[in-house]
Amino acid sequence: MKATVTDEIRASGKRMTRTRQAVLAMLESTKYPLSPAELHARLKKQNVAINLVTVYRNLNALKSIGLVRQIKLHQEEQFRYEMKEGREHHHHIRCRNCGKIEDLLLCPLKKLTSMIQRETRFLVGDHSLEFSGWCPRCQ
Amino acid sequence: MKATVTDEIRASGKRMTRTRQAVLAMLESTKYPLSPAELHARLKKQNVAINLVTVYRNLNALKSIGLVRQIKLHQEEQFRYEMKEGREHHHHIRCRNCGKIEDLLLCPLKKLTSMIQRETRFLVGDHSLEFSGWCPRCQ
DNA sequence: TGATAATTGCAATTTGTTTGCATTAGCATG
DNA sequence: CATGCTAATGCAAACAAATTGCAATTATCA
Repeated sequence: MKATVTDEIRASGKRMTRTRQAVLAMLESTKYPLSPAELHARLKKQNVAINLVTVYRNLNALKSIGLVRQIKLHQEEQFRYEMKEGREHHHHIRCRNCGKIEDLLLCPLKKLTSMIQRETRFLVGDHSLEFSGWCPRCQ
Repeated sequence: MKATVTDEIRASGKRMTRTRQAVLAMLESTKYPLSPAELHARLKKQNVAINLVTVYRNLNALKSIGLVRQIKLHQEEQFRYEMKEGREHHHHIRCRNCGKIEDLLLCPLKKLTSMIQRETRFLVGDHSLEFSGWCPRCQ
């Protein structure tokens, strides 16, 4: 955990606790977005005792500071969370069979935004894009 | 309700009931994807007595036949449903303030699929794309 | 070091969705 | 048109994901 992350947390009036550090470390070391339950299970496997409710509260806190991004994948029932820090704008692809999730680093939509704003008169803030299909092992 | 829809339902071993007809009519007459609760409330307003559970079961049945599409919008907690029939492939934009949802008829992604397949080795089946921002009235 | 306010764990609640079961009602067939 | 099979329905209850209240704990800063 870099001092900068701790500073960001403190600057927002929040505190860096042992559990919060564990949640952050888990998010940083996982290369795909985690659901609260998954994150909780992985911490338990590392013998980090933490209540599931606390995982939820930490994820919400980190999201409100802007350190973490909350996403909902198509066809999934729960939210997932990933670190914002140091990650390029990206999207995801998910295997319909085994649920494997991978990042897609490309984004073809930047030029599209102004067109959509013109057509809909909405002010576009963000977009989410997700592909689904079958991963190499499940084909 | 066209005879063809009834036929499709019967062909799948299901039946066309009064409630199912009401659910279909509501989906057909609404120009944005409805959540089960919204659909139920709108039917109630038309004095159509139908249990919320029945709405769920009908939506699932219609989805399994392929008459209806289930989608989950980014940042929303519930599923939404829309008719597949007669609708072009499209995406959505949602107002972050009032929740208003509109269709986007364009899709810039058709040419992108083969590139993603090459890069990820996934077999791409579908994609979902959603924009969020502020609608004209909420800006 | 000590006070204050954020954080935690636990139990309970809320919201969205599904399931079990007895009753009702499509619809295919005679 | 009568009838039997089975899908569909309503109601209550069960589930799952996420949130909230409260008392106890603990990080932070003066």
